[in-house]
Amino acid sequence: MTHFLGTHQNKLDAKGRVSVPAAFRAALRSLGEGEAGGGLILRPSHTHPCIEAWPAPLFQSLTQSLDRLDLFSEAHDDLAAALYADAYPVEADREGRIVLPDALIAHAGLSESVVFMGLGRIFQIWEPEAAARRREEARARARARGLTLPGLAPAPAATSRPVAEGGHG
Amino acid sequence: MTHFLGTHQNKLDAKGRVSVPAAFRAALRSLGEGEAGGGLILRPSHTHPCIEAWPAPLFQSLTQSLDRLDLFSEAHDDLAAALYADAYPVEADREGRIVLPDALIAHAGLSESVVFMGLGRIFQIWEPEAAARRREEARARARARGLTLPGLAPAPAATSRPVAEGGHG
DNA sequence: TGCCGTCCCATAGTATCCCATGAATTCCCA
DNA sequence: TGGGAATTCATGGGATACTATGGGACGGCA
Repeated sequence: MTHFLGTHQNKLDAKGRVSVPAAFRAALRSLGEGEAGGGLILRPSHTHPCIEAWPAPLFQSLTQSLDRLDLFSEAHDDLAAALYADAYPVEADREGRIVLPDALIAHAGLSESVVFMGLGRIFQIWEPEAAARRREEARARARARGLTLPGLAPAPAATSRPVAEGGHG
Repeated sequence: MTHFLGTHQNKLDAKGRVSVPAAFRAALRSLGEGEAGGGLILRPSHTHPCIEAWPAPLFQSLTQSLDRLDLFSEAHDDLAAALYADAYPVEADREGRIVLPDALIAHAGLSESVVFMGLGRIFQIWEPEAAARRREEARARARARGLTLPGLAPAPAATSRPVAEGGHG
């Protein structure tokens, strides 16, 4: 799997650890076969009460574009602050768990259970109920947006042949 | 067969497994000869109480446009959450069975028996009675609409045969 | 020296793989 | 064209591997 898919719920223990879902671990491994693949960059989402998790390689490619900016420009300054200042690199232990920084736990309002929400190239970590609300909202907004993806209209004209059972043709 | 046709009923066992109908398995194989072909993406239908099953290659082509979107845009956020967060990749075991995630079983209200409904390029998984109702409804609406398919307009007499069903309750 | 963070080990529960069986279908040959 | 044999399909169950989670030990820093 090259993408983070699905929603998975795990428990945050007293030490602030959570198991990264096995499916996500597999995706991470496939992203970077070396050691960087296991790495993650955690940062607070700017738009939602949740933690954004970036695979290290993807985050690096993101910052490369930033590195091309003039070091003394305002643009660089702002972007750098927005991107780096709140970012925490984490690494999974041998059991595949990561430790969530307190600041991020607070930002996402996490308690005992947390859910990992796959968003394709990245994933997010949510408080379970907030995550459910968010999915609901995203669905509504995506629909309002007109589902601007080619082919997303489910099940087109194929219904013209509803049943073809026991064909003796 | 390159399309999913017909309606097939199989049993969901205690472990949450179902056999994918052999005809659908053949279609899947022909879609992607490599490894991706055997893969399926399951997601809850947003419009019906059923599970939508997408062949992995088709789902990928669907998401390619999404992957080109700016990761920080609202559009990406909403669409990614709507598309990916409820999507579960599954792979058939050597007997051709897949495991349905609990969340999707709940969404579709599945119990002992499930129905696979071919919709051409994708298929759906239904609770049997709900599936029957759905076919009924689709049939009625299609008829009301005059079964107008683009390109099918100059309909010869043959198309007037709307349904050839072997009725079983 | 005490506290905190990290690493490592242990375990229960669960999911995955694999083999086995009955039934139905298809194919082949008479 | 009919009968028989070999496949294929759908389903059940057991063994194995893995995941998730808890707790303890070690080392670093204050």
